[in-house]
Amino acid sequence: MKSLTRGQVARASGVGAETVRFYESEGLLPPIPRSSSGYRYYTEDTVQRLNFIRRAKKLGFNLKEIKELLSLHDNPHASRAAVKTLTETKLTEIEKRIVDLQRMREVLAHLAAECSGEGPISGCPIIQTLESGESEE
Amino acid sequence: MKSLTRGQVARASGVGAETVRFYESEGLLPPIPRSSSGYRYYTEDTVQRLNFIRRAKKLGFNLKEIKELLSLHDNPHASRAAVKTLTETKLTEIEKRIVDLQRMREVLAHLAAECSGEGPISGCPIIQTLESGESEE
DNA sequence: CTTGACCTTGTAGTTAAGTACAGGGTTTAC
DNA sequence: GTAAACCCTGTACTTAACTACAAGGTCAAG
Repeated sequence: MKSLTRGQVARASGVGAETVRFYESEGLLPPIPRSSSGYRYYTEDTVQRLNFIRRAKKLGFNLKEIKELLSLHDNPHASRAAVKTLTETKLTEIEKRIVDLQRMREVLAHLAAECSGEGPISGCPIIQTLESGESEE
Repeated sequence: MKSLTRGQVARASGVGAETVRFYESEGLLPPIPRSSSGYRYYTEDTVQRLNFIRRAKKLGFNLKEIKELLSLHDNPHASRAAVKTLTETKLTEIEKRIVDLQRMREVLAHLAAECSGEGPISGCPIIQTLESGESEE
């Protein structure tokens, strides 16, 4: 099987070469075989694993969660339910973040609409709202 | 005018006492008058300013941006337009974050729906997607 | 006049996910 | 046979916004 250096797996999977080492130190990669001079020799498997990590990151999983996903992936006795639970938990979290941001968006849009953008700072409705907290709960 | 200690302004505005000192070091608070023994003596103005900061944070502004808002607030010659611009920029940024999160939500919801949650890990559609990146651009 | 709560300063640690060296060894291409 | 490009390790730095000391000084209550 063709073996790859760290820089090569990095390029092949679109992550930084130092990041590969970082992931290894965080336990996201299994021990990598070494040459007699200490060089790590990766296989295509690591490229796949780095792609897995990259895709999971894009879905909002953090490295701790990705580590869990990977260990489920690696364990043939793991249950599909565990994967589904992680996914649903992340979904719920993302939805909460969306709600929070939507709340901010509404207030910001309201403020931007309220402010003419003309005239001096005194009387600016945005500043006034920040000063006195109209919509405070 | 009644003067307040650091702990008192902190409690009155709902931020931590150390945070008050941190904000001062970051330039979000003006120089605070001191007693002869070195104690800072705050006034109600600082409570207002801390509330301003807290409210701006709730709208998604970071401290650097809040510092800009405060310096506009403090400058009688500042223009309302500058405040509006900061607000609109933040609005745009929040909207982008919402879009990004919505994309994640859609994929996660799709994956969660696709996975029965039953059976072994092999063949789990969530894991398979992470492995092979169905929806990669 | 003592005790305890508070204040002062400076500094260091926290979290997340990298990123950037320095100082050395190895491999590859010419 | 040498120079460039790469790899090794360990460590420190990065960003944001705090948070947590430690060692000492002060203030208010009783």
